[in-house]
Amino acid sequence: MTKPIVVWFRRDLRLADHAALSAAAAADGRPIVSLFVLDDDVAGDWALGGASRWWLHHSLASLKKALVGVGGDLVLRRGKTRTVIADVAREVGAGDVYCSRGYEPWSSDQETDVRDALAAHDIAFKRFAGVLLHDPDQVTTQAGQPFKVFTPFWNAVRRLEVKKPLEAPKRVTVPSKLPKSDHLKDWALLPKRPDWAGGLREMWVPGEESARDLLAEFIDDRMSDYAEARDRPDVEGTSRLSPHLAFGEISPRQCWYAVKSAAGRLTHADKGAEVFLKELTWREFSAHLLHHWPTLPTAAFREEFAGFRWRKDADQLAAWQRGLTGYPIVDAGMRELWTTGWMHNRVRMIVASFLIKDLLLPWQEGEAWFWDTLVDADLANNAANWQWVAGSGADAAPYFRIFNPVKQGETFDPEGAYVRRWVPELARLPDKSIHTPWLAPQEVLDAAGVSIGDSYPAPIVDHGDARKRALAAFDHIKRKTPGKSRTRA
DNA sequence: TGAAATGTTGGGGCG
DNA sequence: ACGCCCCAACATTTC
Repeated sequence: MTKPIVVWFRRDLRLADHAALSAAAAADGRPIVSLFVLDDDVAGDWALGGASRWWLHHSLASLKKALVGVGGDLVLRRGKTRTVIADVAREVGAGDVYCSRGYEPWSSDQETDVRDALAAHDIAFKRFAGVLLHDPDQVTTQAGQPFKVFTPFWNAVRRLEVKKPLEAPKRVTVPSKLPKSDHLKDWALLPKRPDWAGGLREMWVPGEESARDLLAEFIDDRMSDYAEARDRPDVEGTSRLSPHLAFGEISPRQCWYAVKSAAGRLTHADKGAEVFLKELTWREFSAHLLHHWPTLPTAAFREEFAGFRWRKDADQLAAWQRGLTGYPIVDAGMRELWTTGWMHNRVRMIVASFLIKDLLLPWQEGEAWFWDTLVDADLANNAANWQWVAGSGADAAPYFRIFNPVKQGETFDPEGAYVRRWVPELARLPDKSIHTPWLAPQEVLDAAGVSIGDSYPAPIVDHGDARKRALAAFDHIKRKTPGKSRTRA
């Protein structure tokens, strides 16, 4: 039994806590062929966005280096998944192909496809868990149905045992002759003219090692304040693990286990730890929803939203995308996103509310923009969270919950440090005017070098009017079960 | 994981 | 000293 095992890497670009890789490494003396397939067609409309392609490039480079470090290597191939995997497996005379199970709408078909292609050549195919904390088919309500409301889901998940993560294999062996690999740079995942990735390079170090460091740093330095600090875009209160989780450079199990263990050890860390685990469970909840409702990224979950007439306004959409809405907190967020491939979670809610409620533009437009620009773009999180803000989701904010961008700014960025960082043309305004430049007296504007409508736009809508318009537009959408609370916990 | 509108209360200024 | 009014602060309701 020395036939090689092919380990097909997907969104699990790590060595530690990788069940498929560990199983292959534990199979006595059998060489391992680690393979990543770039399949441009599999995801349809959800082909990798620009920021994700940048991240993938560096994550693959990092994975290759890590594999080489333990005696292995990484084979890169571009093409149709089933064909590439079958070709590589036959080429090396593999007996088995292992992978982590995926939960995207196309994953199941894709895996069946691969299984069939391999079965024709008597090669076994085995899937392992590793992308989520728990199998979406195993976590159900008393009635055996998937959860549609977060709080009961959280109450179920928080009690489930999370096993100790697996160590990375100390050593893997490769076949004497490895199949040929594409060159990573030939995949052209990185932007050329224009190279817009400068801000990404400055902000991020993709890869497993960096993910592990971030988690440790979070537990040591930020976890105890996380419950409050995570809501403040002007301080570094979040873990920033999201892109690492999205590409599987770290597993949710590793995060859960480390945070839970640390909470018992550190004093006063329990509240922060619990809130973090809850956030991790939101990720899990979104993935479970997508698994059970594969149309989540395109169609409103609540059918009463199906016929809703969203506005069409290319100019306002462009103003939102570019961070030129005239509302400083919104513009700061959109520019942070464009520059770094990431946006603070509180600000994501604010900009989403603005697009959906103030501009009445379809949430799918925001979803598509985030998909292209976020380094942590994740189909389930993106779809579930946009639908949450829209009010059309499974367990969504009520339609009448409309964020006031001024009040949100003043509450969560009280000195305007976040706005000043990302909207530098407003930097010299006093705190009092930083979230309402259009209301500032002329002499204040002059002193700060701000000219409304010139150096910085006037608000593209009046929030008070926009709020009334949204309430009127959503008026006919009523809850079917008004007695039951459907708000998030 | 909102915010505005509306209602209530209680302290203090003032005739 | 008393009653009246104003209004800030807080609570409740509504969207």
